[in-house]
Amino acid sequence: MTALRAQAHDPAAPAMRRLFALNPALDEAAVAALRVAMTRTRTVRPHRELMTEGRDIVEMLLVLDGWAARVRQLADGRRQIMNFILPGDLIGLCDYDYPVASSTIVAITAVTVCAAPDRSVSPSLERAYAISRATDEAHLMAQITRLGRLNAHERIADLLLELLERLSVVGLAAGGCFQMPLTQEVVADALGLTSVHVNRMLQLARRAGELVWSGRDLMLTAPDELSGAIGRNAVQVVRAVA
Amino acid sequence: MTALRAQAHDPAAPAMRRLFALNPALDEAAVAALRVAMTRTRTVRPHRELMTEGRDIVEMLLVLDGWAARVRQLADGRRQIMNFILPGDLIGLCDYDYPVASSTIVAITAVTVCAAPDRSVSPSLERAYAISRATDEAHLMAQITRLGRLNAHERIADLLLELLERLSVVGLAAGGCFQMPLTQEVVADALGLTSVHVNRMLQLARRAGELVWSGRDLMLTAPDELSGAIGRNAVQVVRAVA
DNA sequence: CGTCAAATTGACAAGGTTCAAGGACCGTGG
DNA sequence: CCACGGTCCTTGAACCTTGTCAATTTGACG
Repeated sequence: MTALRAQAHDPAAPAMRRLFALNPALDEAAVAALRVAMTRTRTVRPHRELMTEGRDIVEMLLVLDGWAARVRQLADGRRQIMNFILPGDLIGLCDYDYPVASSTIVAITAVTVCAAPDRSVSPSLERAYAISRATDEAHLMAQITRLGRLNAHERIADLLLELLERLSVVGLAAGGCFQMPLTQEVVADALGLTSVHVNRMLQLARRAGELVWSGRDLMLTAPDELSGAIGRNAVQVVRAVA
Repeated sequence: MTALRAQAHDPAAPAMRRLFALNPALDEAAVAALRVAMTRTRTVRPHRELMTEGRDIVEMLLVLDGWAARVRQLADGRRQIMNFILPGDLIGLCDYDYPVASSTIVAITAVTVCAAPDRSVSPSLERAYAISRATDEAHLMAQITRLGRLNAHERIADLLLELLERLSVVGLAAGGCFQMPLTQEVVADALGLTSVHVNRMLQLARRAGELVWSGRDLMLTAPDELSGAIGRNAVQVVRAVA
């Protein structure tokens, strides 16, 4: 509890935490470059775009605070959210010249970002970035499995568990609780459902005692149990090295 | 037609074509390394795994011939195919040490692969690999949109159009036609549907004159029109450079 | 000709959507 | 302090797309 509160005062902590989680061997050069980068921040308001599909990717960003979503909009207005972007996540990571964004990224809450240090700063930073990419990709595949083969109840549980895990890594969740800025409609757009149905399934989940969600406060009462019940398996992309 | 036939005799042609499509500026060093690599091939039988979820990734492969699928299997037997892997595609591309596979790759037809030359061979090859990764990622996002927001008819059309486009790049499709090795059940596992429903929708598509599919021969009668009708937009990850 | 996997069909059930309306919450301005 | 407006949540009933189960047919191949 005190640990959580202490962190809340340093807006850069979650991002730093995630990078260390990606590569515990992050070296001095990397940390120094990150600290410098984090002194120049920019904040984007809700609904504004951080990156636009079809446009050139001009900079690589590190999210310090707030939630965003990677979105694709169909011609007739249907909308699909690919994944959520949380503090510590990188945006526009790519290793070639003249890249074009293959999706739009839109701020859900106010989002604070800074330019991400170039990978050339240190091999340890480069490794962190590479692992970040692999993790993102694994999350995309988790999303595909959710949409393709899980029913509504399982989709919701699986997504909430993923968010809990990711927020835990950066110190923004503890004891199954975190601040949830998503509306039911946004959840629906991520899960390929309607907001009406998300609402109904949330009622059921509440009555089943699986979660408590009032206002922005969300608590999963028994994450491990729920995880087992829906047969979830967490993302892992690196072998533990001796 | 003669071009197609000529290619059929060189099993390495599709892969080489795709790499040139990814980076037209592929240099001599890259081509030489590829040619050497392609002399040592390995063939995997249908249903065998080319890579296994949770296991270390030990080598990077280039597919020369055949189709494979990136698959995730749930505890209760449900199966989701993330995407299909076609000639010219790379498997196990990643830029850090001790990577672990986040999904299983299983051969659908007999699949011939060779070890992919190391990226250090040439910057132009490295760029081709990087663009290949970005393209793969874009395809994963296309798959998410399909599963989340398209109905059964649209999903099938969109997937077939994607396959047509990708096979066209490597010279394995022309005039809307290609060899289709997938069973309806495999298509269903990719599209989050049941094989029964895929079958029904295919009947409709046939009766609507959208496609002809008998045996392995598949033809989309009016790809551009179909593409427009379902509001499809193709994958693009690099800006055209002057 | 027999065998096996794949495709096809029908009847029925279920999960999710649609449409429409009402209620709760929250910040704003008078 | 209260009224107002907007956004989000909640609920019901009818409807529709897709799934399930089970049987039959087709086609490739030895």
